[in-house]
Amino acid sequence: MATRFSELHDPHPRHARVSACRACPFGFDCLPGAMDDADLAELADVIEHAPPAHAGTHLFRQGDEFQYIAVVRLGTVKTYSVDREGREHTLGFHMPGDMIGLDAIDQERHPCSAIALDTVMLCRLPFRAIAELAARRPTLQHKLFRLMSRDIVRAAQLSGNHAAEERLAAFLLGLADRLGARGFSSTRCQLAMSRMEIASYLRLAPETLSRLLRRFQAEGLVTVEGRDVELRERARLQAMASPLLQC
Amino acid sequence: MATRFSELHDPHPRHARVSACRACPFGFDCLPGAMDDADLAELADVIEHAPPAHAGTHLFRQGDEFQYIAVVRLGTVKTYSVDREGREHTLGFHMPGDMIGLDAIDQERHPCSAIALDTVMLCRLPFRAIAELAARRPTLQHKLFRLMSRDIVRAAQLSGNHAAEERLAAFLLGLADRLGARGFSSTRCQLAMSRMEIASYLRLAPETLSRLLRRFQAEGLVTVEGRDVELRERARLQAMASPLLQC
DNA sequence: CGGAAAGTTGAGTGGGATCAAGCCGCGTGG
DNA sequence: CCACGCGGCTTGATCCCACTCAACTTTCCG
Repeated sequence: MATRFSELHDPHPRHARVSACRACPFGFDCLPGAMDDADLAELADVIEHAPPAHAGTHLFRQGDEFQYIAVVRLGTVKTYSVDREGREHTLGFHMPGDMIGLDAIDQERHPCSAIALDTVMLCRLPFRAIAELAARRPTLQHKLFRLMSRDIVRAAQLSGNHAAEERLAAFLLGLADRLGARGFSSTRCQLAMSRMEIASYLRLAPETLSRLLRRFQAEGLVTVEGRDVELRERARLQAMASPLLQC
Repeated sequence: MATRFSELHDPHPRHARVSACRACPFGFDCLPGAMDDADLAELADVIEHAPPAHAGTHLFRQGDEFQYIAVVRLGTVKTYSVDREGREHTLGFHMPGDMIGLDAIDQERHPCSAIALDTVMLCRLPFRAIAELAARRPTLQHKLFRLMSRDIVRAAQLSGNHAAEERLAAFLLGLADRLGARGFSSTRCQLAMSRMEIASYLRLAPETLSRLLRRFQAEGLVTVEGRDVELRERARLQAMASPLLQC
């Protein structure tokens, strides 16, 4: 049976990696090897463990003062912004190991809101403390630079001019790969987000997404049943998504 | 007569700001006040001044090894990526003071190419040296974090689901504001980029862009003649672009 | 159960793409 | 000097993908 990835606990009970805090089964953003034990020991002093947030709870809101970088420990977080017309734009979905809030450094205010899609646990890293620590720890500083750099690339990829089916294929594969990197199945999962949220992320109307998914299923690319998704033909999906890659 | 912004020289001959190098009339990305003289003195030791590049010259190419962050000193640079279908996606236009290459930190390869749209002068900042310097200079480190954060926000704004006319209005205003911040006219300019490049940036067909510009002109919003653009009704343009703001 | 929200499906529309000429500025060479 | 060609840009005609509107079904929760 499909597993709702956001409800799973540590998939690596036996080979737990060194991580930012004992409760995090993953390193920051799943980048391996860039953080050493000494960094982690010092990080432990400034990390705050936020209480669990249940689905629908805001972790921060657009316009809030920026104080913390957050690392998802458990669950799935959606970031989104609301424009002046009141339309919501989904910016991303974040799973354990992902950092959120890096976009708030410049203005010292969050340019987007973050909401828990299911039960979410977070670490909060006070930015001042992290920056100060990064100055003393080159590996940590470099890690932060890399994470921010990565966010730039990701946002740029999303902003490209690609057909709906290309974006959907890339989304499904990206999701699966990220799950795979976290030790879950990279072919089957249960989505934490609604159709509307996916549609908004992909710049599609919900109806269009529904039809696209149906077509993908008819073509044997995926099996979709509600929020359960199974990738059946990775190769063909990759072929569809390829225009989006090598950006 | 309209002034081609990219061919202008220092617009602040009398009140030249402290800047990263004597030849740069602007600080990094025009962020004021975040760099002190001591930082600049140390920066001067690692900065390399690249020879002028004329229009059409590549400053780096997608896939190139990442070594330098570049700061535009003069002229206009376009960054773009080519996907596997061979389609070109314009990522941004960069003018004096702008930093390029921050997206290459993560993979240590440039995810995009950069090309001079006219005569371009660059500073190159060896990333290793800058990172090392940033560790000793909190204001520099913070500046780098802010610049990267800003790039994330910008890319995210571009990736939003907005109508063509909203994106065009935002583009024109953004361009004008950036020129204004650099001391040029914020109502009249001569574009350094072609229609095709603008269209690619805005995810439009060149034909659609042409028609849109024509419509804007018919409505009295702008005056367009070839590459000369004049903003005539800032307020209405802002109203059109507003859905895109407050992201 | 019942009501509301989410999701799907169908019909029709429209915004922007595509295809195809034509125009214009400009450099080149006869 | 003009003829020519080329590329950038515009304009027109047509097409199609994705949106909108509307109805229906399913799921979720109280």
